[in-house]
Amino acid sequence: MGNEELLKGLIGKAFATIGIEVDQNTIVIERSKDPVHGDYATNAAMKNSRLAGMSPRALAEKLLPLLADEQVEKVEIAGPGFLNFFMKQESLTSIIETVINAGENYGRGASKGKKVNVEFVSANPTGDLHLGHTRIAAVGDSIAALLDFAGYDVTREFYVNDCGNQIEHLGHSLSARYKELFGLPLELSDDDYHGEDLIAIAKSIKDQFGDKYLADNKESHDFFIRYGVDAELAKLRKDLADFGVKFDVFTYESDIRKDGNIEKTLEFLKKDIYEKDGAKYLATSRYADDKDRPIVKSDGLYTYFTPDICYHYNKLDRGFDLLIDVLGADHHGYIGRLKSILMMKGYSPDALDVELVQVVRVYRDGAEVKMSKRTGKAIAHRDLVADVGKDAVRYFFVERSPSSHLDFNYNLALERSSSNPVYYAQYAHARCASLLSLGSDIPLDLKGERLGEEAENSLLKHIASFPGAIESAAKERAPYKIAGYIHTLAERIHEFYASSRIIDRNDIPLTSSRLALIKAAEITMANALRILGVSAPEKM
RNA sequence: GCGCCCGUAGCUCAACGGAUAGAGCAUCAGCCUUCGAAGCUGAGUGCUAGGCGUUCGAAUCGCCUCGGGCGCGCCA
Repeated sequence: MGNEELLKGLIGKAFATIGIEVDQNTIVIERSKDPVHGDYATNAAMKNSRLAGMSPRALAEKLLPLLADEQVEKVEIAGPGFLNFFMKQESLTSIIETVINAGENYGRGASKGKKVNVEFVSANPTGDLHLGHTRIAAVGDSIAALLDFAGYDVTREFYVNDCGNQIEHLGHSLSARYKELFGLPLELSDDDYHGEDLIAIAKSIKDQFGDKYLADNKESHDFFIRYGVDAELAKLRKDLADFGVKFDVFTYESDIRKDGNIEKTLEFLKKDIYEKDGAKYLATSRYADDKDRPIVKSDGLYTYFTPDICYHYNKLDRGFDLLIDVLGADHHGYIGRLKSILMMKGYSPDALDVELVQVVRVYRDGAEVKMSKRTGKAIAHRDLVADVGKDAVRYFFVERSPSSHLDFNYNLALERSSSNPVYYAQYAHARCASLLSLGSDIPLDLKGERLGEEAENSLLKHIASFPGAIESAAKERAPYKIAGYIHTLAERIHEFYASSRIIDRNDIPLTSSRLALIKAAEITMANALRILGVSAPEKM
């Protein structure tokens, strides 16, 4: 049991003793920023003063004598009614053994017994990823990793839009490029894809199949679509894999549409469907939307939304307790209708969580960069990752709350100094590894018996707060909080390093204690970086 | 017009309703004969857009005003 749980229990019992019912989950323990305020503090006396019918300080006075524990050195009342806890040294150092024994599982939450589906990126397989996708990929993968680490059973999913107009254009463009290889004139309409990447794909078709698909018939038509989607999707998967993002499941829209699924779904929804002007509308405004949405156009075709209904039902039918969609912020108008269809199926609207990710702007040499110099088009995901490296992009793209705009500083990301937070954190890890290697002949003192200086305790407390940081970041689906945690951890490691000599051959017991602390810090840093998909190097 | 997000230091952003509102960038001044200076220490900047409420206590919650971004299609 960590100190924070211990104190919660203690406070809960103290309230019970003086006859006040307080839900233990509402008791908040925070780590004091200023050592004058002890190691931990709670505002419980202030929060419950009205319930108790006395002033915050008076309530604190009553609780104070009930808060004795062998782990607690002393408790003080301060300010408007804070209770400040000063812990015994052993209660702080005991975290070292916990961390080292748990290793890469330190911070992992107990199984929640809940299945979560995180769907993200789902880029159309018609071209390359752009920076909006990059941020969604970084955020989505980190949310998935965070929830996994917090104890959820997580599935990462990519929805492949392999139907519709843009896919027809892809097939047609690929066919045109293929014909071009046989000396026929290139016939591309304005809506077709003019990118030259299709030429390479066309070549591979020619090499494999010769002139088999030159005739304009259904077989050729279907072939080019199929082949094009597969080839484009393979490129997307490669780019994402290079970015450290792997999906567990790819679901194809064409499969969702099979076997009359859409018709069955519309039948299921018929009480909320009505006709207007020859089109069919779904009455989402009866649930959580501000207006009704067309699902069948007057020409008989489905709108984009219609297969999406089936797709979300498909996810629910697979037994997920929670669906998370990570979408671009311009999709916020979409949330209401999605929650509505969940409600129509009898689910809580909270069974779907839509995380919106704002756009990215790239700055270089102080000016915004809109286009890639090389291609003249929007900067591609692949180029950015190649230029500044996976680690920097992954870190910077989740560093801020996804709901706020992100300004990506090209120059900063390339910098190898403390001003670059990625290097700052990775360097802290490498420093730990280096120290442990230098002192590899010295046994670690898991009890940390010689520790107690301010920089040591400050680091110990931050390490001990890691499981709590995971839990709350997971609850908020906020990987950017892990970035914040990492930064502080790096800071505490560097401060510790600077404040005392870790390896002292003249005092082996002290060195043993300090190296054990360094080991615990290294483990914690690696575990935190892993959630963001950033590597934890031994050497740099 | 309606809806969503937002307004905090010169810039980019933090801050479960809590103590003196914090980080990074940029600026300035120190610290390497010793474990990695890719580091550390110190300096300064704020009517938290504005107003009125709610309460022990508000950047945070509610209402209003102002200012920005986005969405509001028988597009996807």
